[in-house]
Amino acid sequence: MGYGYAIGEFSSIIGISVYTLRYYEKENLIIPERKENGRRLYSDGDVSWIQFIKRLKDTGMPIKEIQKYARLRVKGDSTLEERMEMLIQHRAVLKDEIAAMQEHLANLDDKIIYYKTEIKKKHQCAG
Amino acid sequence: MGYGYAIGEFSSIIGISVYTLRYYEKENLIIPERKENGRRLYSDGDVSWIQFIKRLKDTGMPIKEIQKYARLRVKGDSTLEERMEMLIQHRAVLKDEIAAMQEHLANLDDKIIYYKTEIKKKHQCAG
DNA sequence: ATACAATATAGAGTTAACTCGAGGTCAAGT
DNA sequence: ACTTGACCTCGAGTTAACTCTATATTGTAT
Repeated sequence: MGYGYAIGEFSSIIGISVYTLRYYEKENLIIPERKENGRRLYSDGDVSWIQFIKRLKDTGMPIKEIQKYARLRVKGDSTLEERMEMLIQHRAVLKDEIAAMQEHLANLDDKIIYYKTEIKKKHQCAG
Repeated sequence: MGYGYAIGEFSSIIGISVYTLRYYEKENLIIPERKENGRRLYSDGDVSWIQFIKRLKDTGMPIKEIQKYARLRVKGDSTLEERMEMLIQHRAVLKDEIAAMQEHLANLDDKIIYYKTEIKKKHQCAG
C-alpha cells in the first residue's frame, strides 16, 4: 500500500462526488498527481486543500474566484500577499453577509410572533 | 393618477427587474391585479409581499419553497399554522447557517494570520 | 396623426455548478 | 481465461433562476 488516495477513496474521505472532483480538476481547482497508468493519486495535502476550497464555496465564493486563488497558489510564495488580500476581501464580504443574515433572522422572528398572535385571535372566535 | 403601480415603477421601487417580476408571476409568487387593458397593477400590499419574498430568497429559500408559501397565503387564514410552521423551520435552518458562517469566518481569520506570519518570514530573508 | 416609450406574450438563451452516459482501459479475484 | 469494479476521457444533459428576443399593443406627448 503506497501513499495517496485513488479518486474513489478521496471522494468518500472528503464527501465530494468523483464527478465533481473531475469537474474541479477540469476547472483547475485541484490537480492531483497521476500514477504511471494515468490514474489520479490524491495526497494528504490535497485533503486540506480541498477542504479549504469547500470552505470558500460554502461561504459563497464562486468557482471563478477560487480558480484565481488556486492559480496564485500554484505560483508559490511570490503570491502570498495577493492571496492574503483576496482572503481579507472575502472576509469583509462574509462579515457583511453574516450581519445581513442576522437581520433577516430577527425579522423572521417578528413575523413568527405576529403569526402566533394571529393564530390566537383566530382560535378565540369571539370579539 | 389612480392607486397602484405599473410594472416599471414597481420594479424601480423594489429593485427587481421587470423581467424577473414577470418571471415571478409565471412562477405564481406574486400575481398583481390587471387594469382593463391588461396591464399589471401592483398595490402597496404587493410591495410588502415582494419584500418578504426577497427576504426569503436572500436567506436561501428556493423558489419552489416560496411558491408553496405563496400558495398557502392565497388560501387565507386557514393556512396560518402551516405557514408559521414553514417559517419556524426556515428560522432553524437560518440559525444553523449563521453559526456555520461564523465558524468559517473564524477559520478565515486564522488563515489570514498565518499568511501574515509567512509574509513576515519571507521579508526577513535571513534565518 | 404620428412617433415613442412602456407594456404585453411566448418562447429561446444564458450562467453556474454540477451530473451523467457512452465507450474504453486495466488490475485483481475465481 | 474471464468477469467485475474502479478508473479514464469527452461531451451531452440537468437544474435553478433568471434574462432576453421577437412581435404586438397601447397611452402620452408633439
